Amino acid sequence: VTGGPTSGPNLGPTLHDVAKLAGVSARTVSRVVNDEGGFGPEVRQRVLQAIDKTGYRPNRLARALITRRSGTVGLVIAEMTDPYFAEFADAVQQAAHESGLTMFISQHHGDVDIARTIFDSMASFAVDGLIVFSARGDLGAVLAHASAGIPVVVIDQVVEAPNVVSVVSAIGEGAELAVRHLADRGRERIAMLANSDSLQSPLQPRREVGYQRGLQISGLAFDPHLVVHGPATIRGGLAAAQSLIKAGTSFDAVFAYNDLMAIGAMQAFGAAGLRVPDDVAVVGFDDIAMCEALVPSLSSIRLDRASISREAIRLLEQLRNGGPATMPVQIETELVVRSSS
Amino acid sequence: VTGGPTSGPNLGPTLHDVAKLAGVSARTVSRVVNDEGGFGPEVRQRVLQAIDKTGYRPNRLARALITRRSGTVGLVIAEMTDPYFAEFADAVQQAAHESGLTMFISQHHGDVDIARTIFDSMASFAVDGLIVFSARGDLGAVLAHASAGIPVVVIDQVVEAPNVVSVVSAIGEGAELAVRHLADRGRERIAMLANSDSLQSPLQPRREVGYQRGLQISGLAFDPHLVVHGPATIRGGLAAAQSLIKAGTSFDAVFAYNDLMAIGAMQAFGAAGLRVPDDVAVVGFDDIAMCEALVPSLSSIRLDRASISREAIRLLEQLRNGGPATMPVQIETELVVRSSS
DNA sequence: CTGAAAGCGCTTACAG
DNA sequence: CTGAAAGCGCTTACAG
Repeated sequence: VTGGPTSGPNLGPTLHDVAKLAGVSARTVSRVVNDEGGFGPEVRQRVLQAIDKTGYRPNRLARALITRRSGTVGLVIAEMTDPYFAEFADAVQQAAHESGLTMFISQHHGDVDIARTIFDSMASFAVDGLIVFSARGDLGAVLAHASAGIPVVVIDQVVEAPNVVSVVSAIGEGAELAVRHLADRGRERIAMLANSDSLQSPLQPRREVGYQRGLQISGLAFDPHLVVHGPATIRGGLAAAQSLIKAGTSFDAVFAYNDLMAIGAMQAFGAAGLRVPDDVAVVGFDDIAMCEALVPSLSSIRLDRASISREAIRLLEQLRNGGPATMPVQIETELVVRSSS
Repeated sequence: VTGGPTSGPNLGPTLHDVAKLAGVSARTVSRVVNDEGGFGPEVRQRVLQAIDKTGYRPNRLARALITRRSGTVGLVIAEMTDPYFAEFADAVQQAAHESGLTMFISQHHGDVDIARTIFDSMASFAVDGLIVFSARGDLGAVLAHASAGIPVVVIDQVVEAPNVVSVVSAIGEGAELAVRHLADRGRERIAMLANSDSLQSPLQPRREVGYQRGLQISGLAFDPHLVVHGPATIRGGLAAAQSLIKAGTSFDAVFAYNDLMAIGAMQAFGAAGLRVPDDVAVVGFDDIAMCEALVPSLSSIRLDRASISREAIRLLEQLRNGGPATMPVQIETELVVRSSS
């Protein structure tokens, strides 16, 4: 099977081994493998048999070196253990698969400096494109230098740099939807569990803005005492809700930065003897899978992860083919009402 | 900067561009980049400056083609949205990073046929090794053909195939620990929420075996009515716990197949007015991060994901260097007692 | 419809 | 301590 002059010690048969066995040139095998046409049906048959017999598998590294397309896309998220990112990674993987791309994954933990290292590494592997989730700090400056030549799609952060396009969800609108829904249900003292990270972020806190707009439209007054901050985790939501209870400010509903905080808050309410939704209605954000499985199930703002991911892949291909760097693409959000409100 | 005869249209500067700028041969630049020694300090300086000026980044594809080491490892899990796998992927990523490896990730959804396709794809990318999580069906037969030449470490399933080594957690012992702990707490009617998938699996249900052994050691009788099956999810655990309540069989503790089922069960108990741990003690399995954040916090059997991952990477390197295919490596589990028991 | 040559960007034996 | 040649496995212009 092997042993030909060009067959490696370990990596199995090469194009030449197949060619020799089929009695054709390497060029012809290449044509059959890539289905380029320009060969007869029985030549095709002979080559296919030889491929089968040798167990030949094309070396994509070698191919990528010439074609300058590796067929890979790098995904850079903050934390893969966060359900929000895990479900996004799943959607991106799906979208990549649909386009015949294989996915590298890496975590920047929200840190732009780690992101820079990851970009370098991904560039070394000649990924065809990068899908990057927002991080604290100036991602634009990093991307301008680090990604040199590689198309990049940034999710949920607008970044101005060559070869970079953004895809953002209508987050402010989603927050507004949540608050108006709670007001429609007759709630008048709607608290917000905000992300303490966004206090230090240069980015605009879109959920807070949407929250205030929702109150305003519903004719409710904004009370700063009803906004408490905490880390965007279950524990953070639990602590934030506890501090809200402790403060003694009356409230009959809570809109949380994300579902994890909402889940933490529901735990705090349960422990404090507050019933959801009777005493407190709760709406989360992101609509992670767990929302459906909770008792009571959690109302949330749905991000269209599938659309965002497909759009990201599409834009990557477009950039790579020299297409224009379009304006930021906006994806709609949707209110999903469940038992918690 | 570019424009040299060997510099590509898009992919930036090459070794030759750096060499030309530094006034040395490509060979010398390669030596400096890989820190092989055999060059003077001021030559080094000149090369480093040229690298900086051109923004040169080595093309790892080209390097991999020659060295037959791509510096990548493929991780194949069932579902990245399952916290169990997400936390494992995180640990593997960490371990890979420590060894200078970059991680591909893919999901087989428990299906051996999908796994086969993934193996083919990963092999085409010349990954240095594969870390694969257990799946229904004969993984061994698939691996024997599909991975040809690539070292494989299988997690939590013993597979007999050339170039394949297994790393398994002491799952049976963990289950036994959980049950003995509940018995030590004075519980006498300990139910088990089992995974309905394992009913069709050819693999031995290690948790069930450990459960029975734990009962026996504690002097408790095994009652088949106390074992209920369901999918290994929150919803599955919720439904299983509900059916347990509905059946009317008395029970004062529950050991769950995994933490997700335990979380579902706790929801069911809460909705049914049963207090945890007063009326029902609950112990999960895997010790996912969420256990700590719940109210009450969930006792669980801890899998040492960091050790398992590091061991997997170590074995991969060993196999690759022609080391022997060792016996399955066993990693200990640990009982973590929290408020739920 | 098919083949011999050149080369993607790098490293690996070899000379000097 | 340094350089010119060969080649990893494949594809891309070119001839026939």
